[in-house]
Amino acid sequence: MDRLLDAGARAFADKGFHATTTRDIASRAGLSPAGVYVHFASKEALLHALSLAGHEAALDLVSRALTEPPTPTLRLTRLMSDFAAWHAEHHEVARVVQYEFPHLSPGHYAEVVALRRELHAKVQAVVEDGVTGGEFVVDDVRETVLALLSLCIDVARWYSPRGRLTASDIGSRYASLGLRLLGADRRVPGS
Amino acid sequence: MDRLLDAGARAFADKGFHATTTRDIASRAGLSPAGVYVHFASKEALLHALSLAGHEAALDLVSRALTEPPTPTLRLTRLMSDFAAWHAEHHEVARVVQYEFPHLSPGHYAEVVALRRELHAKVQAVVEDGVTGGEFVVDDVRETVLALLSLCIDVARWYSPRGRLTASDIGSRYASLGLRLLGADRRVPGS
DNA sequence: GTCTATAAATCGATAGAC
DNA sequence: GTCTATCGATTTATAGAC
Repeated sequence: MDRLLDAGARAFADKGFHATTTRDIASRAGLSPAGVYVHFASKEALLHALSLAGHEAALDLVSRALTEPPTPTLRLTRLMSDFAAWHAEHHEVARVVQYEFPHLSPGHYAEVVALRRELHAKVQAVVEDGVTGGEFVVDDVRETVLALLSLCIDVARWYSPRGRLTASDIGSRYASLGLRLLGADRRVPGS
Repeated sequence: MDRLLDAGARAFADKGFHATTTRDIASRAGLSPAGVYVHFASKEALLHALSLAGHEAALDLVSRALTEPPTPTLRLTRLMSDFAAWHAEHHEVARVVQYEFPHLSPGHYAEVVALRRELHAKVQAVVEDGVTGGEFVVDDVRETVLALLSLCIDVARWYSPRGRLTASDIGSRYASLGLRLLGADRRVPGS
């Protein structure tokens, strides 16, 4: 079960949902071609289980980052750091979460889209807090939220474990970039 | 031929390379199921033609943006504006360029990766110019270049023609966000 | 629960008429 | 150059033994 989820994540991340055969997944999990259907009714059901678990993990991470630190600046710093690092550290699941979920069945797709909207809304609320309190200075809140999440999400596209940067490196870099997008670092002008 | 390229771009952008059938492409182009093979030897050959044309268009756009304006700040402003808007305006081709090219055959893949490296190098050179001349203040040039391009590329993922923003809106927003990432707007501190 | 074997459907690509 | 018809291979999923 866990073995199949892991095999599915690696296969889908590597080749995409439709290019992955059930034989490939079974093989990665050390099972026979029919082994997938013992635990999942279909290939789509496996994608659904992966997408749901991945989105819930991401939403948990984001919720904690946005509530535990005491100020909007510290909350967004933590968000960018943890969310960017998550896309690197769990880049297989992250790729499924960000790029394969459109291949879900219509019902499962709608379910996942609701989780994604929830995540956006949580981030937007904290950015609005920061703007209201004067910690952030932005042209447009929605565009800024989109850009912040865009940066983190795109990590799943370009990240390679054989690259120059660790997940933790990426986290601290992206926290700094996020503060720039938020206009939260104006107290330390460069040059 | 042009009809097939257009049909292929829309189909691949909509459902991905492997989920697209040659019958689907032919149907979108108004041809019979065998119609694809009159102009292309295989489905992969069509993806190759699309990827190549798309990457060359992107590289042209970027090259002009990075040479026509007179200063690094104006060059990067133009780059972010045009490149982000391109990913919205041509989001079908852009999706193929950014997300489907890994499904090319190894030889064609290598050809496209070379074009992508060329694009990165051009951007990095201008950012380095701006840092040397004192127009930009960044922690790390490579990370900043990656983030700038990340922002533009991710537009192809989330953009919808039925959305709130036009391609031109996105261009001007992203130009402003890019200057923040570059530390190029420190002369106008907020609050 | 895992296997082997295979059914049923679909897909990429080709043959050959016009 | 476009069509109809179809081949051959592959894929998802199931049947049934162990």
